[in-house]
Amino acid sequence: MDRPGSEMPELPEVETIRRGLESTVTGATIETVLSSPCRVFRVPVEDLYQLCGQSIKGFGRRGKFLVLELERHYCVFHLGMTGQITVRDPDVPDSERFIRQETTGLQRIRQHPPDRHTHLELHLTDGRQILYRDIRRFGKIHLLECSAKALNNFFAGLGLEPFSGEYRLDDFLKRTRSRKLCIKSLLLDQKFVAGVGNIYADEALFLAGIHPRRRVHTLRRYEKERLFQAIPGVLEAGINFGGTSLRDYVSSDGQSGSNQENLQVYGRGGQPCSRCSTTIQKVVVGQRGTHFCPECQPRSPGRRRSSK
DNA sequence: AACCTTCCCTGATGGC
DNA sequence: TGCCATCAGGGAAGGT
Repeated sequence: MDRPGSEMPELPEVETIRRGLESTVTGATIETVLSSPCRVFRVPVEDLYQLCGQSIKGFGRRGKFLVLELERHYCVFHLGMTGQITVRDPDVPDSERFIRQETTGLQRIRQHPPDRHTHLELHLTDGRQILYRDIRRFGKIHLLECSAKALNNFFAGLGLEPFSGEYRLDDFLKRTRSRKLCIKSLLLDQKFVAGVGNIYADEALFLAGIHPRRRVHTLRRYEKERLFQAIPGVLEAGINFGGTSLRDYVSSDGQSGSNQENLQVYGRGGQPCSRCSTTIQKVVVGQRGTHFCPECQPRSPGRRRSSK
């Protein structure tokens, strides 16, 4: 039976965190910064002390990157595999409790005090704290000067942004040209479409009825169109369910999402497909665990579906 | 240019 | 009980 691995924060999880932070700490002012020497910091640690005294203008997102917008800087976070950003409120009791669920694994619930995996603490003048915690330290924190040019430059190599005006079919198709790798691998490439990771790549391929090992140049145009539609579809569902929590992901108030209950193939190897009851398979594609239904996602071009 | 492999890192897990 | 090998994987870096 397939056992879900530790999931990475993908676009829906980062967007859920962004919305939570925006609604709770926008307008607050950073008073002090505490950090431990750690490879997640992509700036000299002493530069982070420049954040002191700056107020929080808001929070942005590009792909899987979260942008803390300050008066004079952009602080850009990538959560890697196990990054968590939570707000700790002194008026709310801490929880040290862990819960273990069959489908969701180990999760920390509600707010918690800093521990040995907490690498950055932003203490606000109102007494609250923004905590960055990252067990495996695959995350990254960058500091940029507060200008549109610096931000555009930083994100210059990133692919199409789902839900934005730049997410257009003609550009999507152009980016698939002369590519011979597996479609699953292309979906994980952030230079193609930004924000898609292992979970939502598998889900989008299932929704589009495309086998993950299909080579990009063998895809029919109607299959690419279905994939173009499926990507924002599964991402939107993920956002609506508050993200997917399999192990480490929590939103900014420390809560789990519920999209894991909504997943059709990811983490469901050995279980029957919801559409046709065929057993979901788990294989490795491009060094990544990959889940699919062999009936709904055939190796040769799928039959064109009627639009309704 | 495109593609592939290796590496980073910790905690959960299973075998003995 | 505990020790050790194995696995998970986003993205940077290096090789072909």
